Amino acid sequence: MSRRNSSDSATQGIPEATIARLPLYLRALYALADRDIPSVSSEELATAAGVNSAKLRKDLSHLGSYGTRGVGYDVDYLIYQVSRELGLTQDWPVIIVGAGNLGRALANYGGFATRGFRVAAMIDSDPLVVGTSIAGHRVYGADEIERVVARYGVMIGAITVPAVAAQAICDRLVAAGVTSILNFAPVVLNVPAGVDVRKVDLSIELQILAFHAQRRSAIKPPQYADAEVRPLDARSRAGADSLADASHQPARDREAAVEAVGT
Amino acid sequence: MSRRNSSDSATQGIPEATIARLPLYLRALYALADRDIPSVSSEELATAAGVNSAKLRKDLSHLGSYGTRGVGYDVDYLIYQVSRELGLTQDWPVIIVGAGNLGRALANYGGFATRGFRVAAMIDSDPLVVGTSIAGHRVYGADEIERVVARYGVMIGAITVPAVAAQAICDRLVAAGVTSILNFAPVVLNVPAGVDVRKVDLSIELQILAFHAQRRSAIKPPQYADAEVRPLDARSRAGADSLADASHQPARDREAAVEAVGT
DNA sequence: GCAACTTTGTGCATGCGTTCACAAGGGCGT
DNA sequence: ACGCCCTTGTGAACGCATGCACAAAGTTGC
Repeated sequence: MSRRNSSDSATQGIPEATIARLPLYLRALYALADRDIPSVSSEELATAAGVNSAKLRKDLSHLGSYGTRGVGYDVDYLIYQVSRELGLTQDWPVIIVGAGNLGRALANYGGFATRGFRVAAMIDSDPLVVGTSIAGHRVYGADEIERVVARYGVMIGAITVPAVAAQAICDRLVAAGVTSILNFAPVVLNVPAGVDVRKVDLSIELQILAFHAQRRSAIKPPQYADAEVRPLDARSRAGADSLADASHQPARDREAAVEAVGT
Repeated sequence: MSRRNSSDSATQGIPEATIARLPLYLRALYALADRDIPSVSSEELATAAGVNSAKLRKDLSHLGSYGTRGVGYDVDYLIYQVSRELGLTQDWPVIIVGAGNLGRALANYGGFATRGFRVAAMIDSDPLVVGTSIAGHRVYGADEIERVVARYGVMIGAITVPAVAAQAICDRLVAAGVTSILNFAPVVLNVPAGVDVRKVDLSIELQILAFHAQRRSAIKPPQYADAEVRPLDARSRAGADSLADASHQPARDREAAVEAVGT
């Protein structure tokens, strides 16, 4: 389905796989800059980013020749070039729909506000949440989606609502003018051509892990056998978790520290 | 058990890309089962999962021949086969380290508890959170990681702590016997061979979206130019900040978030 | 100023993943 | 029972990504 129309090829031919790694490099570069390291070799940067050095060099070569042979890359200069390529030299206003735990995690995300993105507004349908502030951002009602998008010129929207509500929210975002959507709800969103959707599904990653774990324990009988692998109070778990997503968990968030949120 | 009709020893040879899509198919299949649809063609299932039908058939063919030509696939049977392949016919106890918003979102995740996974315990270092319950799960202190892992036979761990703390937590999980790690912290984790790490990074997906958005608007000048992007202040109306307020966050958190940014 | 050293940038081969197109196989109507 | 029709399963071609290995290019030391 992903036919590439000619207009795509008209733009610079940076492979998608490379684009997906640029943020990784950027993160590693910022870490180096924080430690006041002025220059870095492809080998070092590759290690810091968790990739192969040949791959790193090839990736960077798609942006241009920004290194110095015999020396390496200037950290600040490369940060600028990569940022520019990713379009992070401007601030992108983002609308977060769904002020549940996931939406809050996103709003609290450190790297969010500081480099390239700004929370334009948060949206939630729960009257108890609307009007409150989360991480310094006011929460608006769902009926204000269109107004917020128009007012701030929002092009990117994050959907962190329960699965059943996701498509409706998506439709409204698109109708309002949002052209890039980050979807956390476990459903396949239907969007018109020209709208870009990326999905993040926590359970999918978990299931992939389970597959490998199963394979590993099938081949090698677990030597954890010594430990009594007996659920201790199996009884506790009971009850009511149901819910399709974490979106509406208002009340008792003791919000302590933790913050992992951000991460 | 399982003589695994495995004349197709291909069990070993299932491509990684296929594994990554199986959870997608599973989700679509469950949706069909909920609607009491007994059978489905590759075309329909592919549409529901958001992929190409040829790809779907090739993927499924790696598990075996579970379809009926001229008819399609039996939904329940295929659910069983895919689940078995992913290792979801057993319950995997998972330890969640970091009870921030992200950890809570994970704990509350519907698909988590219902199909194949069980929260063995949540861990947090904040004394205010330890001892409380989140989504029915007791929160333990960080010093109990080893005990929890051994007692429940945990093999999968999710790390939702700030970036600075992630590697230390990872080391402890691995030392305790965890062999599969789902990392939400924006750092590259260093693990010994034999340990499987998958990462989920919210900001990376966002940056990829930004890249495409930038390209789009570079080609087509945005007509949102008219709207003045002037933030309306989000301070008023403080009213109920009963939850999730940034105001309660200890200084340590903010610091951590900033650090996370750096990396 | 020259030679030796270091590191980038890249041509090329290899392997993996996707897609096409069709033969194989099973159900259904007559 | 037979042949038509439908959908699966897969061989084969294609395209993309990865990694190797090396030439190009710049720096450092003498």
